[in-house]
Amino acid sequence: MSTRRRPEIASRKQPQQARSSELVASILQAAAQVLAEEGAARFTTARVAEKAGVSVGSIYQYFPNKASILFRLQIDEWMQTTKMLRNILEDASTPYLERLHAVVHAFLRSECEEAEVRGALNDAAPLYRDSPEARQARAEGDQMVEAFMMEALPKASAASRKLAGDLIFTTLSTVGNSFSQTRRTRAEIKAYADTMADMFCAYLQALRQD
Amino acid sequence: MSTRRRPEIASRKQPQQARSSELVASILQAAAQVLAEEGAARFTTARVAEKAGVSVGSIYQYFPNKASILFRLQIDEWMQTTKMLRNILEDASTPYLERLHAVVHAFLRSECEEAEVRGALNDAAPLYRDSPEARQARAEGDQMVEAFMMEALPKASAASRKLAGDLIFTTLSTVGNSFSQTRRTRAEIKAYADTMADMFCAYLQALRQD
DNA sequence: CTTCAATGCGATGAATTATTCGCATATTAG
DNA sequence: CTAATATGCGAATAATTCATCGCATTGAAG
Repeated sequence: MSTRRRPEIASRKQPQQARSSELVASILQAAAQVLAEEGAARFTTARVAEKAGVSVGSIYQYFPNKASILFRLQIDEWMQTTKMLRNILEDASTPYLERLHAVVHAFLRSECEEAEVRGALNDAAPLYRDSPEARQARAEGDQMVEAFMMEALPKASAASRKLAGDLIFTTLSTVGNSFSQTRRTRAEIKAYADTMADMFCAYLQALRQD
Repeated sequence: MSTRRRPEIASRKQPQQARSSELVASILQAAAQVLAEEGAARFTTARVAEKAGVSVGSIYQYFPNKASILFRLQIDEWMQTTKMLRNILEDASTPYLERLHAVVHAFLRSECEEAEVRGALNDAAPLYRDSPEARQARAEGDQMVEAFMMEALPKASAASRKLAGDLIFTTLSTVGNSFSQTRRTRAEIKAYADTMADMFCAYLQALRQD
């Protein structure tokens, strides 16, 4: 919608020696700091280099462009979050409504904990969101959702199950993000998560009765 | 979170002669076109001026900076949308669940109709979102929601009513936006709106039974 | 008609930025 | 030890952008 030029986002080369691995790590760490402290608009290669204590040139040894740094940060966040949600969702020993409840709580908590970086990553999204890598990452999440919905609504048609799953997890993601844009107390997070979980549960139960 | 510098956003001066009113109108129209066709990242004063057939200098006669143009577009959209939703929500002659259903449909439809501009405005949000004017515009929406929720959940506590209202309308807004970022057919819009309305209705009915 | 303010113009300044490239240094292999 | 390769550097480049200012034009008032 917004970014016309498709930026190359794949990693330029792999670090081979120990020092270069550390370099990449320090770049990523500095990038997250710059993003959180200065915001997406002031996220520049120069500032990242300075905070990391390396030169701009070094950044371009391992990242083909600025967007790829942001993309890497986003992917790391996604992988971490996906892993956490998967652990909860796939635990067959607890009832599915309870798992859904737990997922909502865990997601909102984690979203609020890293609100600064995530908010800024969101602002920077136009720089990487259309890349094929990003699409694929989202597709993997969909698969997890489908598995859960299969359990929650076994009798529903495939189409309506997909719609319901889409809606629930899009809501979790977008509303969670919007929620975390304001500073929140523990109690607020809990109250909002309860509310959201209630809505999802009411919805799933209503669907089961048709 | 993201933008550190608070841009001045208020209008610079009011057009007094007829030609200057037309000028402002043509700037805004051109701005919407540039935004839709080129995206937020390529939204520049120069491009707006060219598309409007005026000079950059003229733009700065009536807009103190770039952000104020975007902000004006956003405000116009908000006012239009708010008005539409208010008309539906305040129609006391139809049951509240039906009104909610209608609101969801109307919102998703309008969101998809102007997806290009709205998507780009979203990408540009960091430029204007923290302004006091934007805050106030959001506050007015909240009031409308409160009135509706008062009718839907008259017996609930003020706190839980506020939470539920927040959740429902934040969901409508953020999920609607996310939904419109992909090109949609009429049928898809209808199906998704039905799904979302069902979720809201199931939730409200569940809350009524406590 | 004359005068003056409002309007409109667009070249220009000032600042910022992403990315490259030639060179210096460090590491490893043989 | 020596050669070859990997790594790191940062000044320089090229591009883009916002916003201003002095000057020209237009409209209105007297």
